[in-house]
Amino acid sequence: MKKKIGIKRIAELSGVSIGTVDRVLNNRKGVSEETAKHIRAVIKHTGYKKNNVASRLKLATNKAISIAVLFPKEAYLEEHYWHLPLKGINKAVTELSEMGISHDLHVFEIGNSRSFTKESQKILSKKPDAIITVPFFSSPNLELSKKAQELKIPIVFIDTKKGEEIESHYSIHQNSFQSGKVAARILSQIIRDQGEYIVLNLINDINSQKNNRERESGFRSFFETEMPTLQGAIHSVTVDQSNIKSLTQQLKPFSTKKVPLGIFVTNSRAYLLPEILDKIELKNTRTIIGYDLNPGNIKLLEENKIQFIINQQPEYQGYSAIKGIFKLITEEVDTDLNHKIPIEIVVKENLK
Amino acid sequence: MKKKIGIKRIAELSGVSIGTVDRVLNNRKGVSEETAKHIRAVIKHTGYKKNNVASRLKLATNKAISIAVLFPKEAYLEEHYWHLPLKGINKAVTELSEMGISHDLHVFEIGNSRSFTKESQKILSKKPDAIITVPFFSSPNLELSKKAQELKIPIVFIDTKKGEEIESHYSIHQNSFQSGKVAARILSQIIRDQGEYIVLNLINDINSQKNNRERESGFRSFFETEMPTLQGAIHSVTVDQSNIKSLTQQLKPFSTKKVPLGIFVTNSRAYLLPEILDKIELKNTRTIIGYDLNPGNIKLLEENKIQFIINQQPEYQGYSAIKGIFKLITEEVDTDLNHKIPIEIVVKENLK
DNA sequence: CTGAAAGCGCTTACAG
DNA sequence: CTGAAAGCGCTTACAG
Repeated sequence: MKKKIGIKRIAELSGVSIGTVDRVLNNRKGVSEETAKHIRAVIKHTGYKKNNVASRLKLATNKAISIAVLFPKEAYLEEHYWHLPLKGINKAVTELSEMGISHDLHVFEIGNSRSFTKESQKILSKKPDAIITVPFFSSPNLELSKKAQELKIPIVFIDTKKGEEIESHYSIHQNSFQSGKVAARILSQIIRDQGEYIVLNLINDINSQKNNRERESGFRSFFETEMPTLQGAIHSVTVDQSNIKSLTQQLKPFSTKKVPLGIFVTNSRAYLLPEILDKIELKNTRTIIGYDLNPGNIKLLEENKIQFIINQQPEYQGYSAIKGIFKLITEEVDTDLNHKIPIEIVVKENLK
Repeated sequence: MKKKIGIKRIAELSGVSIGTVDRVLNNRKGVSEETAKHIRAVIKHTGYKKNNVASRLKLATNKAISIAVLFPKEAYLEEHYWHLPLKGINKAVTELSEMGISHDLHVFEIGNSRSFTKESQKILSKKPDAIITVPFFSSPNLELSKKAQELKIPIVFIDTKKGEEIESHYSIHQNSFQSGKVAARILSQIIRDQGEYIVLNLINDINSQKNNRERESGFRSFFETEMPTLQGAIHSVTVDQSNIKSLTQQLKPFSTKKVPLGIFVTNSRAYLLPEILDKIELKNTRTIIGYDLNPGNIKLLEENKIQFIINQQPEYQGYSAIKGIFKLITEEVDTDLNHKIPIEIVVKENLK
């Protein structure tokens, strides 16, 4: 292995001081275009690559990379879904702490878009090096994106796809449509043409509905292409999740049919279902597949009352966001920031 | 955030030079027990933690961590399974290259234990900082483990569990028994008590049989506890994988039964099956679950001829081994090196 | 516009 | 057994 060339060697080869080389490398002003061009040529020719460890050693003390995180306030609660991406963020920050990185958490209320806007402004006024948030509110969100862009602050949205098409932001989430296809694949193996399928949309707020719909489209798309004859057997039920009565009523008819039932719950509330099914004495053989490893779903998975969960790996999403931002800032490479999270299938036996 | 205390501050507080602090921190000799004790007390009291970035900056140039990898020679072949852990290793080494780490690959022939021994010796004579290999041959393996231990070289086995119980080695693999249970969970959802189950052990060499057996035990254990009445419906077929004739003969009887068939292939050769089943005109509804995303299995997954694959994430195994070794050497923490790989369930729709 | 020097926190000879 | 100085590769004032 030949000796690694550093900034010193570049300076020698270019006939300038290392200070000047540094200026060119970091696009600082105060170098004549002529020398700059020459130095760039040398850098290119030698294939020089900055040593980030050395670079961060100096910067870690003076200029740690600061990342603002804007999450629902539930992130504070141990057992809550929003705590998980935060956990991943903490893990990545810890791993990179010696390289100089820090974050601070700002929270908003899920039902209150103004709390989001207010915290957004606080964050922007601090001019962090990057922002991680979730795309809950469409217009306050757009606002934040725009301002971040003006200030040249990279912004990463995790968990779900942003509704609006804005450029120059990053996004880490699972492909909802594709995850619906995975659910369909699994249920179709089990139910085949022997029973009925229910797509259950348990809605609560406006924001998540888009996600639900995409999951349902994916689910239906699977049957269209892979088992077109079964389309008549797929029923959609959309109910407010607090309206147990209506849900009960809509499910009742299936219990008289006595056919196997495959139920796809398009959000994280699958754990609401078994109790209701028992109450209406629906005795059909049933397979339930839902999303997210929240305590309710985990419990029912362990009790064999839910059979499959699709996991979005929220912890990994937070982790990836930090790692990706660090790479973006230190190496100017953003490949890790537009990143589809694998669709993980969980049964009782591979729950960790 | 209060100012981070470094070696300099420890030196001040202890009334010694930083050189002496360094000696204590790195357990180098040449410090009187008295001062050492005092310095250790100060270190403990202040909660000082070494800055690895600074440490590696110095060491990266002089003393890169050297890791010897001993793999089957198939690791060179792009499409082969053994290439995957190597890919993960390369990825991790690249990520850590600035911190000073390098590896070199040694290969052996799968059918030839002497080639393994020969390369082991070469590796040991170079005194690498760590070794990564696979536990294929029991006695040459034991030999290597022992010698590495004598030389205080950490050794990490990936892919399968070591047969022998040796202490002071590390192991990164999937829990075979548990993965069998996952396979059983999936097939049992599909076949229920309506059909028959076949556990197919396609054996080739002696080494892998242990793994197969554990997978089968896990599979059977699931039925014992979760669906005890079905145990009569589980059949084991063990055939040399090159003996297609015998395999054909043993499967033939199932085609006359006309019941749904759930087939669990305990190794990576599930791709051999569909063609044979077609040949003997086995028309039963069938579900096949096997291991590993090799090109054959991927192709048949895409063609709907295999339904489920359990992935051992070989790339991630290699990646984890390097990251874990780095952490062990730089931070003296080995938590990442005895590490169970998640049991990943793959269908056509979540193939990446 | 450019250079020389000090410094990031740790490690390594070298001197005593 | 202990200390003072140089150095890892890059960055930052400061001086010119």
